[in-house]
Amino acid sequence: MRRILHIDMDAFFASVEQKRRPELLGRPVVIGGDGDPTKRGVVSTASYEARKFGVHSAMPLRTAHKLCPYAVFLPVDYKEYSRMSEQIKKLLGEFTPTIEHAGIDEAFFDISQITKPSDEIAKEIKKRISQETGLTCSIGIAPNKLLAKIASDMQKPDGLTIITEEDIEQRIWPLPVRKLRGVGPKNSAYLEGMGIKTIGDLASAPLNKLIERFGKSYGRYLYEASRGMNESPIITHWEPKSAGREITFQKDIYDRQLLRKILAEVTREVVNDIRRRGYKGKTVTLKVRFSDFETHTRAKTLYEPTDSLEQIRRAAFDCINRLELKKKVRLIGIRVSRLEKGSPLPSAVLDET
DNA sequence: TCTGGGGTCCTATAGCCT
DNA sequence: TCTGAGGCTATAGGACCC
Repeated sequence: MRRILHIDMDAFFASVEQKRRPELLGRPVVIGGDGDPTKRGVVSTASYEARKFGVHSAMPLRTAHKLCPYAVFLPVDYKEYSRMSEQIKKLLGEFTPTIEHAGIDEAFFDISQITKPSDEIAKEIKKRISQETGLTCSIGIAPNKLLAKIASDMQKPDGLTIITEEDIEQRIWPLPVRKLRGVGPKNSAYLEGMGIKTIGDLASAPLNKLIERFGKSYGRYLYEASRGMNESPIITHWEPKSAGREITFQKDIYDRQLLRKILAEVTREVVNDIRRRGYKGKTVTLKVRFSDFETHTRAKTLYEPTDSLEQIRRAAFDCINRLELKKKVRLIGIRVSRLEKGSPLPSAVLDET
């Protein structure tokens, strides 16, 4: 039986800010956008003090500001959080090399080979993280990634939850389906329409019915996940599949010339990014979101992978020419996919052509 | 008056080829 | 030559995750 541990840093961005600015301790802190709650942007992380007011991730900053006007609003400082994340992950690497970095503030790892009780391992990790960073985390331990992730979420902050196969009926089945990874707002609403509210309800749905409603792949996933079955491996290394940039404007834009100018700029940023990381891409996808949130994409696949600004920009303009820009635009973005490893270029060459 | 930005993965459809 | 079935690829859109 595998033993998988999932670790999730508590209110990570907000905690890092409170750590480096102790005067923020105990105060509601909201991290998001450029830190100005009167501008467009959403909440990345809210401190537990702010959550009491109903502020949560993905909420528009303006809404958070209304709910909690006296909160401290701060911009996202990815550099600092990444630095802290690296430090924590390096520390975790001392326990086992089999680590999956699942985002900036969480990780999975396989502790099957460590000959110590699960709770001892978890307590040791918590202690080390606290000593070295002053931050707290929540840990879940279970026979697979799916359950470990659910477990880490069951007690927060500074929690430790261990789930075994025997616990599934008692502790997992009463939870709302939304707690399953891959079940978001759309699918949970649809499931509710089928009379399925909890994971236990889902577990009593026949496989053929789920496949009929959700397709082969997702239907089977739901069937197995509701029973706590999940064999996903720990992925220690992966290559990026695409790279892109998108910008939401502070005010929607109608001026086509201006849009083209911005498109050229974001394309340059994306090309610089893939070059710096040593990739070439084959498919260029343009994304345009209109003021009514209607979103369209246009893609162009090139004959061979490239990192040439000239070629990628031409593809991007080819795409925008195929879209009818009859409404104001709120977002424009460009993504290069089907990446292949080329050779990294020295930064001096980055801005050429 | 709202609804980010970085991604991944899945599905449907259409065109092309055998 | 006609008709279909399948496979493959490109494209467009959408759900979801952190």
